[in-house]
Amino acid sequence: MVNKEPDLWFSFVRSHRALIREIERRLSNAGLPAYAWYDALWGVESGKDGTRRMHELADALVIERYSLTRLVDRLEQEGFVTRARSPDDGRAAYVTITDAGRALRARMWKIYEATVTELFLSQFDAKAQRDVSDALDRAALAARQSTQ
Amino acid sequence: MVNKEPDLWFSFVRSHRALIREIERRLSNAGLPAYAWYDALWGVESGKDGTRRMHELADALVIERYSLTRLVDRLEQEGFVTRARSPDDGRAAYVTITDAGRALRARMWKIYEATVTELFLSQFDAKAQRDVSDALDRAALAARQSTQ
DNA sequence: GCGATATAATTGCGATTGCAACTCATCGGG
DNA sequence: CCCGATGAGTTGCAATCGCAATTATATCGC
Repeated sequence: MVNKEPDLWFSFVRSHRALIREIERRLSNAGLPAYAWYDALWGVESGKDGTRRMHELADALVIERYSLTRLVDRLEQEGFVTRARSPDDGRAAYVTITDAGRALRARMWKIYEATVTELFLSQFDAKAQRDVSDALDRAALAARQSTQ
Repeated sequence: MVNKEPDLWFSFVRSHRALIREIERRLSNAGLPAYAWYDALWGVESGKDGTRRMHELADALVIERYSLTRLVDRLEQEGFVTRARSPDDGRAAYVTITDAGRALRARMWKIYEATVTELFLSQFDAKAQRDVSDALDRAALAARQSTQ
């Protein structure tokens, strides 16, 4: 009795690993930090005034809160972001990107964007990009609602 | 100057995290081990006589050798696989699934398959499944050749 | 107002990962 | 033959992650 794994899912998981691995390799070769840093920096920079609330950022990046806390710890230590607490809601914490953070993100972007375009996006035409993107968004939504 | 991240890549990464997170949650709720174990067990079980060489398995799973060594350590400790060295090539190591391993994989499969079908595969029609799967395979291949 | 509950962020600690080094074994000239 | 190069697998150690508390604040029902 063979339980053949659905091909599409299999391809999805394997291609994700291969692509992330290659992106990490190229970033590292260029003396740049890991992909996760890019992701977080972009999440912060794209907020109003380069600022985001912690939990909003964790949701956007789809990572756990405690992971974000420690990722931001490291970014703060290196001077790429600053932290501040809100006067309105004492529970809230805000993260703001610094100039050094913006500069780093821009340098990472060059390599990152080139790699994704070359290896991944080039495999899909414009219509496929929209359709697949929509389907993946629906899947992500379904997964998150289910977790709930 | 805004560097908008390509939507499809963004969706790809986020949906991957959301789906893996939900799969892990359901497996854990059912008292079953992590997704990585399923993957490794299936890789071993699907080989000839339920056996695979270590490096062959690492390649198939797209994980690093040292990760596999330690994953197999844990599976062996729990009695789900056995290890053997080859008499022909003294460098080679073989992993074989046990009955307990087969049983565990089958139990995990039920939950895992249902989750993937419900949340992920249902977002694609038959043709899309083939097309997207092919595109992702091409991307994975491109990434691996690039790493070289 | 006030206690119970919910939310936000963080942290202690054990498990897992990643890098670089290391051990053997085979292979390919000379 | 034998030496250097390559390949397979493993391991030490530091970095990172995941779970289960913990702290601090806000909100809701009465």
